[in-house]
Amino acid sequence: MTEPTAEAASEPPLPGLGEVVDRLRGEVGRGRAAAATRSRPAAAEPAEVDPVARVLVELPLAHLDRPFDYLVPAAMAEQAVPGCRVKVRFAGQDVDGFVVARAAASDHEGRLAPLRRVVSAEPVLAPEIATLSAAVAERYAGTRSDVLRLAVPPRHATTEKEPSAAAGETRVDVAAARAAWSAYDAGESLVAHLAEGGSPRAVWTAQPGEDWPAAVAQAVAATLASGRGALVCTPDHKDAARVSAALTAVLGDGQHVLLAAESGPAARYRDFLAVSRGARRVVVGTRSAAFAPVRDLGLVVVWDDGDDLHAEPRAPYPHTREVLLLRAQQQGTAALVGGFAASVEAAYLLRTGWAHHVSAPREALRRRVSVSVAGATEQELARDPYARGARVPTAAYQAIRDGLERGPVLVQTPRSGYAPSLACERCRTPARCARCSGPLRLTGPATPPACGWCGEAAERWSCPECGHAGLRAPVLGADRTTEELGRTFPQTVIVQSSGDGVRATVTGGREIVVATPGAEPVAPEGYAAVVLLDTWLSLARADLRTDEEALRRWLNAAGLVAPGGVVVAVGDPGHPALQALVRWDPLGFAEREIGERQEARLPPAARVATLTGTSGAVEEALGLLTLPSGAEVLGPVPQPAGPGKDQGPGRDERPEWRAVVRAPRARGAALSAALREMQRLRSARKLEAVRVQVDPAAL
DNA sequence: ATGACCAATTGA
DNA sequence: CAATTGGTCATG
Repeated sequence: MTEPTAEAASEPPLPGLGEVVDRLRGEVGRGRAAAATRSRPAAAEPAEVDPVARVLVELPLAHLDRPFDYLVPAAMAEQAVPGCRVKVRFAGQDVDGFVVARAAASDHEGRLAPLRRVVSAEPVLAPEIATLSAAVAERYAGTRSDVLRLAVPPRHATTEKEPSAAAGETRVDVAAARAAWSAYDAGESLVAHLAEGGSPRAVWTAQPGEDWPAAVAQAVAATLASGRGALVCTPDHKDAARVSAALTAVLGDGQHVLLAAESGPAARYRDFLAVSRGARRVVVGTRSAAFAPVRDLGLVVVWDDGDDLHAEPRAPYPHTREVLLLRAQQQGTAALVGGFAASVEAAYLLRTGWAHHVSAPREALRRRVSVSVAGATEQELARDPYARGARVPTAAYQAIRDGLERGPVLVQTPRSGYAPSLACERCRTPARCARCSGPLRLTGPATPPACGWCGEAAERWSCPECGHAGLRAPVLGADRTTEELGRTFPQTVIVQSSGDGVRATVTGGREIVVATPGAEPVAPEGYAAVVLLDTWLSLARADLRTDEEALRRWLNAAGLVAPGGVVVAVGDPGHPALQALVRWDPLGFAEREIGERQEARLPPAARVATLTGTSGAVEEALGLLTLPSGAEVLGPVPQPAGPGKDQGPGRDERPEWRAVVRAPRARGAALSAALREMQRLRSARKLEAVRVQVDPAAL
């Protein structure tokens, strides 16, 4: 292999052609000097074989988002391999790019400019990732260069010089892999199919108490047995670390990498290279791992795809599940969409027949967990508003007390803090900060109310509506729950995991663990009981996914129960989401939601996109948009001022407006294409930017 | 983005 | 009539 040094790459090589040498030196050294020599020297001697490099140039402009051809100087012939990083001259500037292909000739009419420099011969953009990035950009109406920024980690030159140690041999026990899935209908056949080199596609609803990282690791092992690699994406680092530990347990040391931004740039690039060079064939990680160039990919797994951490916050805002499904489609791999809950999108995969359902038989579920709801129904509350009763009803206390006889007990509470929102005691008007109108809250039992946005203490608050000076706390947070339970169970250790104090695991002793959704620690043998408080609060948000999201959070907490354990939810037993929890029927609930999404014409029954920007820019963008048939525009409407921002004077940030466009599911690709075309037009005309989000996480 | 080019508009 | 401004186009 040739040394990938940049110096060698830019060395002017040419025999005899003084002019050319001068020009190259000039460009390398001072840039302008060559302009003096007006004679048109031919570019540096081109490579003998495939002298044309097709380069994806890294530009933020939508209308330039396509490959451009460059001449490969003979001196760079060996290094300018497909997938490598290069610097090229584009419109008078030096810009970065990736070589996507080498070719014998170009379709371009004019003269080709030479590559300026091969940054490194390391092929960091695998062909299948180049293809994937195109599909992702298309689907999300964004640019490939934005997608590539997500897909290829920043270079770390020192790390690149080190070789990647090859993984040792691993022996896979296919029988053990099958056994890990034997609790599920179609589970063993899924694993057998993977081990034989097949590409099954499944939506997997995990049974309560499932050691899902172990099951995932076994599915990966089965895939390895067929000589193929695998890729697992989890919502957060905590889950990725669990899967990583399970992979080590099943495959042995050094068979996989955990790709995570948390590990820092050097380690991240080292692990990426280990994958890209084929030294590791199994990857687990969060969002960005979905683009990892695993060799001979055989299986993609996404865990808990309903978690909005899977939604990338950077343009073009792709969702891990969609990236992995596109990839499975393009590369013909197996796909596993797993979770305790089932997203509506996952239910759609089953409805269209794209995937099969892998689930435990109803009987087994009933034996495994007992779920009940404590609380008054909405009807009862309507008749008697005081029927709400205690925040922690007797049945829930009993579940905690009985649970503590057998092991740890998990108490999920939807909000962190102490009293995260306050209202007028008399007229129930939400209490707001006098200075910035942020929400008031309490941070502890003996602190004055303070603003959640600007922190200003509100010592003498009085209601702007009715003049009353008393406050009440309609919502209580994890701190307050911990305090209350401490009084009720004075002899018991209480651990809290929420906000910035998240714990990954607990010891498994007889303690109470208070946690906010997503921050639940894992207990080694599972929790004896799981109690879900204030379920009404999770259902109170005004969002399309409110019920789906609430159920997902409950199932994820309830899923941590030990086999044979007890789950008690405090809330309205008549609510469909709680009924789905009691029946442990995530898929049934998701299927029901499909119907509602169809009626409301919302994703995934429709494709929806938002256009955000200044009022004028959004209007203008809509004017340039050629909608496909059956599509419609809603809005634009002004966006409410965001939290956290200080509303100090002298700020000239113009308010943002947002329009929503939507099209029937079948016209989704056409809608994305229309939006992309609009962005191309806008960028060519240098118009003010408008942010386009296709199927945004929240509406 | 940057730069080139052309056409319409403005000012003396 | 020249200078300026604005829109369009190409960038390899």
